[in-house]
Amino acid sequence: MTKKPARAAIASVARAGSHAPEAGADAEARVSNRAARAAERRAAIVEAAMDEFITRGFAATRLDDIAKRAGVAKGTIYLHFKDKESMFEELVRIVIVPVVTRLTALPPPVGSVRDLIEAFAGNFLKEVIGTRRGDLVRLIVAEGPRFPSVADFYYREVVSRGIAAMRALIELGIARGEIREKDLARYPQILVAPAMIAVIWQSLFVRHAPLDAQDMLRVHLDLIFGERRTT
Amino acid sequence: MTKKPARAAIASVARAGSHAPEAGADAEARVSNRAARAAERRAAIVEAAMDEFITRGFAATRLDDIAKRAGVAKGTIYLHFKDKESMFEELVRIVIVPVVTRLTALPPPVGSVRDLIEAFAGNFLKEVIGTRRGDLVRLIVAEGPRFPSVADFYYREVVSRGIAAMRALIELGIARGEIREKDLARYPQILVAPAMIAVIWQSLFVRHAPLDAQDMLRVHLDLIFGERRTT
Amino acid sequence: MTKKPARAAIASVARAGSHAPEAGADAEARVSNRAARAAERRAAIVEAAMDEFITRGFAATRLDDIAKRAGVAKGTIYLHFKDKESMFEELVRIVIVPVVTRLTALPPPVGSVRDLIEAFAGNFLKEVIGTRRGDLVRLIVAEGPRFPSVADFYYREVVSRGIAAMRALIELGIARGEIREKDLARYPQILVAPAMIAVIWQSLFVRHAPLDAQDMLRVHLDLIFGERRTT
Amino acid sequence: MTKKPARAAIASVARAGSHAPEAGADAEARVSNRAARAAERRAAIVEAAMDEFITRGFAATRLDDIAKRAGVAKGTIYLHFKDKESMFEELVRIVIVPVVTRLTALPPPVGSVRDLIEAFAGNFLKEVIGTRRGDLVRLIVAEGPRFPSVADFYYREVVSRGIAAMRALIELGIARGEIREKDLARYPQILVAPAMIAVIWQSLFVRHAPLDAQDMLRVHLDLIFGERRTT
DNA sequence: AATGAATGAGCCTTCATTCAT
DNA sequence: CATGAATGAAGGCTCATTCAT
Repeated sequence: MTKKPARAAIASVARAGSHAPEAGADAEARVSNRAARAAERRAAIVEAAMDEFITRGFAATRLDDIAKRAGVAKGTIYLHFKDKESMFEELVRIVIVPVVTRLTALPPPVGSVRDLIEAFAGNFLKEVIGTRRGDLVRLIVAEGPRFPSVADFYYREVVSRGIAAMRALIELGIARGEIREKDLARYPQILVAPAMIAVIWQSLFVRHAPLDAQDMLRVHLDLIFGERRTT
Repeated sequence: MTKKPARAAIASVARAGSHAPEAGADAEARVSNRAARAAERRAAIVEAAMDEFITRGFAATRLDDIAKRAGVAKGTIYLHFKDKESMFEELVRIVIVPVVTRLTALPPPVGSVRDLIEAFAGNFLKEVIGTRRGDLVRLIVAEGPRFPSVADFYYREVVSRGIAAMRALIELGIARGEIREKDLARYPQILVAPAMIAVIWQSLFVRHAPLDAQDMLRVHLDLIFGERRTT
Repeated sequence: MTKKPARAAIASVARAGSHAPEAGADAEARVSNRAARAAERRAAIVEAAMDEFITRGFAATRLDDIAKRAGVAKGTIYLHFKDKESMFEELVRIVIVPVVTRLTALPPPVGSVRDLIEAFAGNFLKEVIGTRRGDLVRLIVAEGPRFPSVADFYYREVVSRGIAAMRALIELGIARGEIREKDLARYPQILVAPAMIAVIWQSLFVRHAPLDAQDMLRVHLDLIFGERRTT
Repeated sequence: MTKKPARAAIASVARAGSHAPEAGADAEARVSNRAARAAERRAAIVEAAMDEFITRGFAATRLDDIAKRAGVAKGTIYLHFKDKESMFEELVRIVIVPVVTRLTALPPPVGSVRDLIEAFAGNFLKEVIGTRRGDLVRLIVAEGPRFPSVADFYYREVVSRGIAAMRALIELGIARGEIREKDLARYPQILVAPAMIAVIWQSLFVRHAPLDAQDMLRVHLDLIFGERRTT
């Protein structure tokens, strides 16, 4: 299973918010032990819930299954989340925040704009397309209309930031003469569109026709930057 | 509401299969009356179900609500559909088939490839983006993984055909020298991607930021065909 | 199918109660035609309903299935019977009455009592055990508690008469010295018990162990009359 | 009502399978308390279901009514039984098994065969005829054809064993010269038939004519063993 | 804190009954 | 008379939520 690392990662995030009492060493140890276990449990629930929601959608997911998968009792879920709906809403936040955090801590912008964007695309390819995170995108597309708060959050934290970042890069590319099409800066969505399509394609149509996302993205960048001279 | 035309269209489709007896005018009237009423009811159910499924997703949709919205009793639904699942599956077919039929009956390919594609895009803009049909696309993306038969159908009837048609156009464009990027023929998805993004954007993010889909598509075509000299 | 004769027989019974108008020959023919067809329909319904009730029991039988089996529309049933319950009640009457009638028109009591009873048993063997009529007995046992009127009717028309007839025969046998056990006259049920057991056995346990009802009944009569000297 | 003892008996059976931890008295008390409560609930459901099924038959019985009668919520039933059908099937097992167990633990075969059989009959009279257990027999006769597994179970556990036991007794009786009719060993059903008839009679016709089952069985045994000299 | 048995509202589906044609 | 589409009450089953232990 590839779950352990992910779980651990999330657990560390969950733990981040916990308090660190300064009492006696014993008490402290006990407490932090408890807190640690609670955090682990919470992380396990988050992990399990994510998997279930992605697989079945919000409405068709049973708390029973989440509990079983997380290895906790059903009641335990209610110690961490108010109810199913708010669990879903928090979940999306919990899973997305670290992703955004990592992406925000970008490598310093060295090299050509195309290099930057290719680095980006490579990351996206590896970390999103065809992974559980890609399914999360599809989940948000699926449930967004029924969970405005989720759509809001996703727009605010991911979409608007991503669009802004892409726009900045495009403008830089235009300024540097790498990109000819000036209007592209008005629609960074065009830059991102094939990547999104790749995400959706992997979820729905791999069975019918596999898609070489990496190659497709390369072609798309050729379109924008002009064909690359093979170095 | 945009319902009236859709409903009428569907009703006429449903009616298409009915027989037109040549017996006495009375009998004919009676029969066609009944058949017509049945078709109307069926159309109303299809209409209502579509709305509910789009609004709430499959699992969260109640047959009770569909019945209420369609103005029929709950039991009536079961005169037309075996159960909720097959209703959903048939629904997608029922709504998509006429669209495909219409698109297949294409205008004769005159003019430049760009003109053709712009005509296409214009149609898509008017008939899909921001309409209930666009929501249907989102619904399929959302429920596809849980309804393989729906995903299969959609891939077979819409996606694969659309990809093939786009590829043919792209190849024509390359042959005619309208399109420079030769690799584009391998990924017609790139041509379509911004349109799909527009569909999803309208469903999820219009509230946050409106998107001028028409203009965006124009920019995208500029990218592919080179900037249009303003005539 | 062995249904046709039974159906015809019942139909004639059903017809018995119909009125014979004396109007013009034409009208009369038309009317009696109609009446005949109505009677046929009714008979078909009775036949079909019996089969279904026997197979599935009262509650699990669907009027839809009865109608289909009888070759009529569901609504037609309501032209002949008030509702499902009274249909069931009437049905039992309709099917049982001719049986009782036939049995009442007994052959003249000639020969030994044992001969008489053996004739009886032979009849029962042929006409009840392992036949649909046997299943009807099981049906009455099954539904009796929920249909007191059916149990009442069955007791009055079949059980009490049968018991009385058996008692008369037993008393005759005692008087003639064929039967030694005088107390048997107080419990004619003992005489009938193995035959009833055979009926039930055929319905429930033939699969597990076949039962030679004829031989068993012979042994039982040997018990009552003493072993028969093989003539 | 005769429910209390039966309920208690069943509860004790259900409890039999529970573990008796040797840990702290507290924990033990708690656990056994819970287990006991669960067993009680289960017993109450069994009890209530039995009553309802006997009164209304399988199809006409509502789980709602069972729940109400058992004093539990509808959902609770599903903690103990998979669904209505398997509840019915298990029920028959649950109620019959202890009876069979008790009967299998027979009194040592002392005295004449007639005495043995009379003891048997006495038991049957007291414990089956006219009791809820008798009604259960009628229920099995009624629903057997629709529940082959029930009929199978009943044949295997009760009928075939009973027949075998009776046959052994009859053969003993023949060997000892108590029974004259040698063929009886081939049809132990004859020995049992009046008892079964008494069971059914009590369910259906007591209202119309009471039946002194004990006296009838005595007469039947006189028939088989010869009249008893009054001691 | 953690558990999981118990609850009961809610939903899909069936089917007896009605009634316009 | 006959039909069968339409109805809607009723019932089996699920599952989010609660709470005693």
